[in-house]
Amino acid sequence: MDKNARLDEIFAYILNNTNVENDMHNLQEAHDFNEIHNSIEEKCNTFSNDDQKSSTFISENSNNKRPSNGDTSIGTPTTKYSNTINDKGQNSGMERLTGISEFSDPATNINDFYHQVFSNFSHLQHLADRDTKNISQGNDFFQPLEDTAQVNQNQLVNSSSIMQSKLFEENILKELLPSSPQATDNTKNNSNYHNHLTEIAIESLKRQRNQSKLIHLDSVPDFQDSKDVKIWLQKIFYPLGIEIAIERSDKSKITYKCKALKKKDEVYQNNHVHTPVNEAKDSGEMGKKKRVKSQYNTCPFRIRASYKIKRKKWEVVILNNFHSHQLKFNPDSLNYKQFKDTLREMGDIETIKKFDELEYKAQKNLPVDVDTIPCECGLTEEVQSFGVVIPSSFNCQSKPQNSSVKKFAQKKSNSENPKLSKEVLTKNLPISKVKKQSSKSVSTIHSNALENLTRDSSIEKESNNSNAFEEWENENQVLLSSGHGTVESSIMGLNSLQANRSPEIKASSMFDFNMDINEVDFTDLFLKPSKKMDGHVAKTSSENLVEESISKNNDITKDLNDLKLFDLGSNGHYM
Amino acid sequence: MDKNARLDEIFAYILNNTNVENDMHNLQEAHDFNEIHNSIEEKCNTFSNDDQKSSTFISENSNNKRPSNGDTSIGTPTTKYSNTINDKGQNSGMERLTGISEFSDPATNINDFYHQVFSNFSHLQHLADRDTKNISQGNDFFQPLEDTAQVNQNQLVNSSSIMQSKLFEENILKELLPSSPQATDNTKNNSNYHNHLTEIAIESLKRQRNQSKLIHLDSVPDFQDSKDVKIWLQKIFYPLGIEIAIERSDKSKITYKCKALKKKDEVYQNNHVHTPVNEAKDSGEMGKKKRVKSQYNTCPFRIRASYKIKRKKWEVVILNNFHSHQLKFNPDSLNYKQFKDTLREMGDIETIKKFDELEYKAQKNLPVDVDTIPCECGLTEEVQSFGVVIPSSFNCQSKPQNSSVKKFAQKKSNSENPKLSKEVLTKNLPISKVKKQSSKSVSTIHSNALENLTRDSSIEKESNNSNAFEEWENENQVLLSSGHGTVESSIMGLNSLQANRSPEIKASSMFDFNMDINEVDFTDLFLKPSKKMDGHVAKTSSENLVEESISKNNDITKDLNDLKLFDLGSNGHYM
DNA sequence: TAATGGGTGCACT
DNA sequence: AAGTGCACCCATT
Ligand SMILES: [Zn+2]
Ligand SMILES: [Zn+2]
Repeated sequence: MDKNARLDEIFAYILNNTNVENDMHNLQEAHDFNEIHNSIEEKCNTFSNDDQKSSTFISENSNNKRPSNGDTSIGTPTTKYSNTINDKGQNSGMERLTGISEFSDPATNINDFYHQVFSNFSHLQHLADRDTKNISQGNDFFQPLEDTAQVNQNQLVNSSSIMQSKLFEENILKELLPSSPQATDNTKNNSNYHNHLTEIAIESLKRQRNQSKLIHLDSVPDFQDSKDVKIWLQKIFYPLGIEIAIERSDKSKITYKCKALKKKDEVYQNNHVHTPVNEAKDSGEMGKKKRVKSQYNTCPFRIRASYKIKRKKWEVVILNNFHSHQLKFNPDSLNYKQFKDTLREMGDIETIKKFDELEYKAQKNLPVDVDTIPCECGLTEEVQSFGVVIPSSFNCQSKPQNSSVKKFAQKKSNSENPKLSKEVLTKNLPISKVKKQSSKSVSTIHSNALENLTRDSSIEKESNNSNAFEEWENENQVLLSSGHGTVESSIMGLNSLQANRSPEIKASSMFDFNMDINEVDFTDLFLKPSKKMDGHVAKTSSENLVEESISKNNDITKDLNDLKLFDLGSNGHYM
Repeated sequence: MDKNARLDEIFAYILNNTNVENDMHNLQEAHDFNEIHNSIEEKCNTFSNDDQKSSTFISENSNNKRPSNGDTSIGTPTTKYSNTINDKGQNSGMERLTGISEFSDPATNINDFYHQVFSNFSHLQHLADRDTKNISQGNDFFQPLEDTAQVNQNQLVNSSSIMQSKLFEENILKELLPSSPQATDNTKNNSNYHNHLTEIAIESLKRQRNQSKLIHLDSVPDFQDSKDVKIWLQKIFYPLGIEIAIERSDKSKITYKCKALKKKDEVYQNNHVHTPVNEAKDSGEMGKKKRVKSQYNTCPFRIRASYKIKRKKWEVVILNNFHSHQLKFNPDSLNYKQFKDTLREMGDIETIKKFDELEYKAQKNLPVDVDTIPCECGLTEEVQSFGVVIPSSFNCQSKPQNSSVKKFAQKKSNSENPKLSKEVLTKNLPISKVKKQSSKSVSTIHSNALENLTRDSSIEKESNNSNAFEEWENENQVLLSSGHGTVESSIMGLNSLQANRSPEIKASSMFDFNMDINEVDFTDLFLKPSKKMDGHVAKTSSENLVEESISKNNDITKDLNDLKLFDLGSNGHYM
């Protein structure tokens, strides 16, 4: 449609004006492998000594199977259903997750693995090539392409080589740990890995609030059990003041939502509750009725996790990254207590410490970086933390209350739009030159380094709330000072490995093949003003496009209209 | 209020013009105890020999506890949750159900029990007195009163001494089997008992269709496990063409509903699906949202089972005994297959046979006594089996679709209405004289004999559909001819035992103490025209009141207005 | 677990 | 009609 045509234009422009190779070279020069090896090994040894449970998990698991990379779920019933489900799940659908590891050596642990990997570079290279060849792994055809594409996407937007090193390290790790037969299980070290990815995700989400479109979470660890997905998400969303609950789950698909507020939580409900009017016009086909829900259970926020057989990985997508209520970290919540118990059973001391600090802050009424998220109705409402007013005309059209959840990308619109733009994006656009981008400042660099969100259109926005960000940075600093810094800094060096992959693969796909072009929109470009720049819109590069569209100026709709990226009317998310 | 005042009037009149004692005497003369004893014993021996499974269940159960009277749930997972739940339920709330049986003799079985009871009349008398004194059983204070009250209620309405014998027998059995320490467990014989009550309930429900008010199911067996409630209800409702599903469950409360229709079942959906209009005005307090429901899941039919601590029994109430869809017995349903598997595991051959016959009929497209139940909207629709047209103006006011289910009696209105009428009913009205009532015909007598429904106002309506009833009778005959007749006929004699109870207790309470007076209404008196009588309304006796209000005349609302029992407008069932 | 959306059984809180 | 957390489903493409 019009929208896609515009996107094609934009992407074409971006691709012709960027160059990724310079960054690659920089990364290679920045680190050497001995450094990486030593620091990681040290980190692993540190953790494997301070808790007995990890070895317990090893022995229990290694008898039957090698969990690819997920937390083990033994003895960690997340919910009351978990035992039941484990019995079934592992006999039916979840077998596939563990079946690939039948050949692993039960005696090896994560430390041995690290030794193997980092003391022998050629071995690592072999592992990387394994995916590249994609012969032995039947379904992996697109995996390396996608990984590279995601890297490039982030690179385009965040323009920081240090960030790139982070991302590369993640991609390498993700490839090595979950799928390779040499990988072994070690709860402790898996926790470290998971926690690392967790913090990356948190950082990204914090800077992507109030998005009305899909946000793909990259750097999702591999999970042994589908319940571990929730634990991981809890690690991410509890610190953001969001308590998640499963809305629907499957062997291969889980949908999370905000846990329903109780009546006593009424304080946190946004004031301007919509009076339900004309509920009938909810859906085109009538006859649908709604399950009974309380007025406190209207939040449109959703997380969708689905297991991708091709990648053998869980894909996590955030939908409607805004809330109809205030966000609050509540350490007294029963679910939170259970969550912490689970952490204890898993022996994830790192995360426990982190949440202890969070609890401390919450007790002291210190800010926990939780700000008010406006209702998706788009009616003018202050974002209290920043004093920013959301433009009433943009975020969404005023809509009936019962359609408070944005519809997922629809099949109909998919078929409407032929794959033209997708083809252009994925095949017809060689990315031989990606413009090297300059970093802004140290703190910004750090922020960008943690960037891991893949926007559907691979266009990233810089949402630089110094308030929230500095807070987050401080918090991170605390964590680092309590002994968690080494992993990040050392693993970071891994990105240079990525640079050794064949350039063809890097260039052949800038975009996630699983992405739906129809999910693309630029709505959020204008949702979150920042103090960085004021200015007119320029379409010269993704960098400029993103940064300049972020403006403290409240008259954002004007910029929007200038852009004319798509028809607002025909692309309403609400029906 | 006005309604209750009218009720008081009516009840007072009824009570003053009825006499229960004559019936009592008749019953006493009809049978002698040797007859009872011999036939029951014979019956029991017959069944305990033809299946090995029953003994298996005996041994398994008797080691730990004596199930009061419910089906054992060992190895009978009704749903996928059942195993999980059994583990929990029996450790927590459901302990209450089994705790009372700790002192039972594990060696005795149901046959021994029958021997004890019927070979020694004074012993039986003792058992009856135990409840009467209600000293040893802390919570049983009202139980004998209630039992007597229910008997009287039915007596008033059904006017058949043979029916009374049935009822008495049931009450006696219920007292003996579940609560007395001498009761023993025997799956086979418990099945017999359950099945007997099942058929009673089926019979009653068949004649009480299209009721817009609550229907109390009497003669509910005692259940060992809350899951057994569903099994029992399935025995009742599958033959009626209703597949039930749990809507919500608790330790002490379970709500069942019609299993949602699938899309392929669209044929059975009633045609005039309401177009949802103005869904907003659903409830007085707004802000409620409905869980997503398909258009095929709108049936208002509900069954509410709640465990009464006082009686140590499950109370079963049917709400909205009508459906928004056609009823059809579907032997291919997955749930039905599971149900039958459960029956097999329980060794309930009797029920299995019955359902085999049902399946046979269904295969042959023979009528299975399933008729179309009109939508509760009250719009004119044919009841296909009888060619009866439901008056459009009575059943309910036209209403928005999403309030398709009648609201339960509300607590608020409870407190509004002081207990005046209840006091009148339960204390101030001696029932020294209950009018002896004449029976109509043999077939009718049989029908009445199976009557076990307690209407909320203790006013029974004679709904005499000869079509449905004869069909049912024939079906019953088939069942009896396949070896199920003896229990009923022999146990019937037990009613004379009931007559030996102290008259004071019988007289002191005509009404169920657990009943909510606010649940009372007479709506259904006029819902089901019958061919029995045509005529004007008379208020001279309960008998006349009931019978004369049943009219084939479609102009029922006229009679209703003459009666002026309550304000139609202020007592709408739908909001 | 093809991908992806949604209904609903049913017990927990 | 407690509301809802969660999972077993089904439907469509
Ligand atoms: Zn929310
Ligand atoms: Zn129904």
